[in-house]
Amino acid sequence: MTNNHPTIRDVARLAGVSHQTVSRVLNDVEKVNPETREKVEAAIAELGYRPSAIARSMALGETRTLACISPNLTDFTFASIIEGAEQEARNQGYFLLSSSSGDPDTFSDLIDELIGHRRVDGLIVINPYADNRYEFTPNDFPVVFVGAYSRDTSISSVSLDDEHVAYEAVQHLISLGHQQIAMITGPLEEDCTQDRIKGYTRALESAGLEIDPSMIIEGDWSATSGQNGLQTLIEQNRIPTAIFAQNDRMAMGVTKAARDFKLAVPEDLSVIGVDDMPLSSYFDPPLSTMKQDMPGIGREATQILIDMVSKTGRPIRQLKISGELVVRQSTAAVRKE
Amino acid sequence: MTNNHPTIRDVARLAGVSHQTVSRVLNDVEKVNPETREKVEAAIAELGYRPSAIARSMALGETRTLACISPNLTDFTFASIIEGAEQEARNQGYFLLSSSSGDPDTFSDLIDELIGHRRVDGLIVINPYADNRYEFTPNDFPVVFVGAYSRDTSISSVSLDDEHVAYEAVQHLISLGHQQIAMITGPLEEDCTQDRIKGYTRALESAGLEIDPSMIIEGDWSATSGQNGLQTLIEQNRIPTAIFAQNDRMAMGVTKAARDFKLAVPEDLSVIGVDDMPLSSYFDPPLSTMKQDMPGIGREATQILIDMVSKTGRPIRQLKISGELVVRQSTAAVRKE
DNA sequence: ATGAAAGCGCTAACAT
DNA sequence: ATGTTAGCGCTTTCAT
Repeated sequence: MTNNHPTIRDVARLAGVSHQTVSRVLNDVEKVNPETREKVEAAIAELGYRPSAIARSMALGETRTLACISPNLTDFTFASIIEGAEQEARNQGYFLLSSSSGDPDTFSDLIDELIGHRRVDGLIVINPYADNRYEFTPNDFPVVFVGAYSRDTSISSVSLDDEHVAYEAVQHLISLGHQQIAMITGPLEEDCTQDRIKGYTRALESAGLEIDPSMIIEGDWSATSGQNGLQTLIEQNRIPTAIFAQNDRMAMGVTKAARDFKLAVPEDLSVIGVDDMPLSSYFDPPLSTMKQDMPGIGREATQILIDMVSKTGRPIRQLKISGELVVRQSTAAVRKE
Repeated sequence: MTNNHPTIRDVARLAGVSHQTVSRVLNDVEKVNPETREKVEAAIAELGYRPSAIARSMALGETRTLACISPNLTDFTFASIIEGAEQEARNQGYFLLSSSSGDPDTFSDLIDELIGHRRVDGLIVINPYADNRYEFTPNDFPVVFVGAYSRDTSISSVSLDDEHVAYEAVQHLISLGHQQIAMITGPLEEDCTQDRIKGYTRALESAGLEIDPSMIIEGDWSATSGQNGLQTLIEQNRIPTAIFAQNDRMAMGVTKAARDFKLAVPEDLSVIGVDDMPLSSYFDPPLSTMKQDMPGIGREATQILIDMVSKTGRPIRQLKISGELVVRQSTAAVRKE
């Protein structure tokens, strides 16, 4: 980079004022004589002057940049959160640096680069409990967790109300008359998975249905794991009339397995997921699901983070967002036999 | 942010050396006495000192940050490019700031914020020809275009070899005996769309088949537009035996429309797309497609950009990446009547 | 091999 | 209302 950008002093010289006056015009704080302002603005325009963000950061001690660390950038759920966060950040005059970190090692490297070297003012961590990465977040620095709420109330977080979402999904199946309702979960070590299991359990219990542990199959959020899940159930000869998959991808895998085993969806098997992925409605059959407002979650998280960064009080907030039932054609009333 | 981080001078004081010596140790450039180095390193460890990236940027005149502007962050294709770019950037000691810009206005705002205010050293623009945003990129600044190659050879770019990819997709259909091959395109004003049309045309021509303009329907990359596309063809009673959709989403829309109209895929209609989206193989039927290495494209673009940023020569490069045919079950030999 | 001085481009504090 | 001085935390000369 050639470095012949005009500086604030170049502007000052051309306008015949001190560089400080230029700074005042730029930040239009403190009164400045209208005539002087005009001269300065003319000089700015003539030189095409733009203040250096770096120098500003240097003087102010803030970078006006936030970071978001996500397990990856391509998962639609994560990408939607990031997109919402990025929009909100920019609306508030911040930039968002998003990085993916597959494992705890690169995560702690990132923390060092971003926070240790003071490259950003605040941090959003998506899916903090997928591994033990939450242990690596510094606690004297503004951080918001997204995707699972923290049991530790000293940490800000925004998450889906996982228990409630699962409850509603299962409730939907129950209302259709289903009594054998299986579930494909996410990885059992994730809080999100556990909360959805709670919602499932609560829904069954409040309908007076028994919980059959063999109807609960662990998956890993991937379509393949959903496919394997149904296969496992079938091999064990435990065929439910409905399946609650803890996300849409696994629901799609379940549907594929059902096709392979000549089980008709929804006639033989109702399937419901969580997320409302973009192509859910193009699936065969179009997938019933619990829609979540991921960009909204990203925006909320950013809002809270900026509050923490700018206000000295560091207001800790924990937000839970609700989902919304979307009934398509993958769920139907149980067939009376 | 409380600002009581130790500085290079704190370290110097504790180690009993000048702050300059500390700087030397940090950048281990120039010889420094092993004993002194040890003292300094001890002081660094004791204070938990980490150099400020901002101050470093200030002194060096470079931010070690790149930006990537994309129409959105959630589209799998874009997200994959960004993820590849982010990884490559970090491998090379850079950070990547990714922003979405739906329209040319926010695009030029972004350019001003990022480049005008010198927040980044280089820029990647995804899908520069979707609207006229490429007009807003400064030409005295390192930029790489991704997603469509520039006709202007003074601009670096990395893109899919769109013509070749389309050629191969259509060639696959032809090799299955199809002669009525329709196409659902992207927006006609995008170069990428035009190049794929060229590939389609060339494939048909080299097989001695006629081009029927009414078999070419404009879409907008969305699944819905694919669905509408087939519907239009059917309403006009121009039913092809195969369809080349210029991306997977539209191919999925086509498949849905086919279902609605009781056309069996692939028995009545073969469908092929481009991209190989994650769920393509879970679709019913699993979708044949042209797989593209999007993260690879992102990495290449970043590599070229970093070369431009660091080397003074600004080596302009234009790269075209090939796709790979993935045959699943949505394409089959034409039914002899 | 190490130190001292100057400067990167801004803002804040204190003059006037 | 405007100018002067100092300083943010580094690196790059230039001395020693």
